[in-house]
Amino acid sequence: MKKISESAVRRLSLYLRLLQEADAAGAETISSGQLAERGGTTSAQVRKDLSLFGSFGKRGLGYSVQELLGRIREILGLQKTWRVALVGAGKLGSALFSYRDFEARGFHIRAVFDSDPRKVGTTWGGLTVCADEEMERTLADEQVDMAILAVPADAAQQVADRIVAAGVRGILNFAPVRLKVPRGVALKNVDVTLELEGLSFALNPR
Amino acid sequence: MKKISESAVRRLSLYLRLLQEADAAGAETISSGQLAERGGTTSAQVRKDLSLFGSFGKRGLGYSVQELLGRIREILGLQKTWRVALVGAGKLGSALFSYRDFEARGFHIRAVFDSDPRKVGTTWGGLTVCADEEMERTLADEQVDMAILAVPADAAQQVADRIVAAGVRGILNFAPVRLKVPRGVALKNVDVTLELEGLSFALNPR
DNA sequence: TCGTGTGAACGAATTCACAGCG
DNA sequence: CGCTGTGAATTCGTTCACACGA
Repeated sequence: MKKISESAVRRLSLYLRLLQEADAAGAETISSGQLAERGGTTSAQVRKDLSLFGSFGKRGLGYSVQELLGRIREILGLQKTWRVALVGAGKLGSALFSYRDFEARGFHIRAVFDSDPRKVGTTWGGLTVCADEEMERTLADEQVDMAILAVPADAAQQVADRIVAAGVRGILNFAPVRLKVPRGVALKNVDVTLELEGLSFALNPR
Repeated sequence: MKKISESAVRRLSLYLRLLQEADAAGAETISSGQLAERGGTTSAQVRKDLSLFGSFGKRGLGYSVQELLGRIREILGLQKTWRVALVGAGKLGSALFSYRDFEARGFHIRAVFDSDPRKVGTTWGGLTVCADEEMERTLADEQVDMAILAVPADAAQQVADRIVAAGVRGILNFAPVRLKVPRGVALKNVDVTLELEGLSFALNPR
């Protein structure tokens, strides 16, 4: 199979959201041009992206919203419910936990961990915050697929090593560090400072 | 001047962080190879990135950590203190507000807004949460340069329009929508669902 | 000698442009 | 006619490889 660029995957995710909106608005069918306009790309880009995975459209007509929704879900692996752990129950962890949109999209939080004894044992929406030490066992028991890391920068690599050793294959890292993970482990970073600095660069007169 | 790619700017941000770490560890000098290794790129990439802005290194020696720190700060526009507004005082807004690392890096939060009357008037670390309606005035009074949008998806575009009209030139958007902003306004998006879907794609057997 | 700075080569991603089908 | 699907052309970003200076 062809190599799929990361940006193509991001755009597919975006198309998925646009399709859901179109669906909610009652659209039966949508063209690459419409998707492009709403997504801030070009129609050629949309068609190229989709053609990496097959021919889903009808010439002269566009794409069936329903069918394309299904296809993209399939491509992205969103039919299954992913089992997610949240590591770090601080302010950010709490904000992420209560962002219930994840659930709606098939990312089910099965466990929350924290190293602070005062947080351990408290209940978050039906889930008990586990101690650090139970991480390995719980990750295995719950068959966690991916983890969201919302821990301080200086703990992030250690935690990452442990969850990878426990069999977790995907990490979404919010700590401002560049984690080292073995090949075969998928890693995404969300780095707010970096984004702000990007804005700074853009606004900086040059 | 040459065109600078977004990825180059992201890497500069990253180098900046690596340099701060090297500095904290007492390094006087650093080579492109060392930066590359710690940043997960190649030495050629590091040199190309830096050479977009000048010749900062010494052949046979590497770069002076101090000097390069200064240069990159200058390039990214981080000498000045940026005036930032936080729009949306929910869980996420609160998490972002209390992430005091921003201050340390020159992003100073001057105002917090929320539409919930129960939040308006409460004090956050010496800052009073302002009502929605005061946004225009306060943004101008405080000469806000950039805004962090942590509002629900369905409010995001409206809010964006208002803050742009009020003269804000940069937006960091956390809502899962593709905002339309006029040319000349810098926009960055943080979209957690999209990142999770990226992980889903990567982990999905194909 | 070592590591930078950079043109040249390469590869990846986007855009063009059009044939073909509904 | 309208819109897809796709090779070809182009643009953009990365990697190579080496001359040069400290």
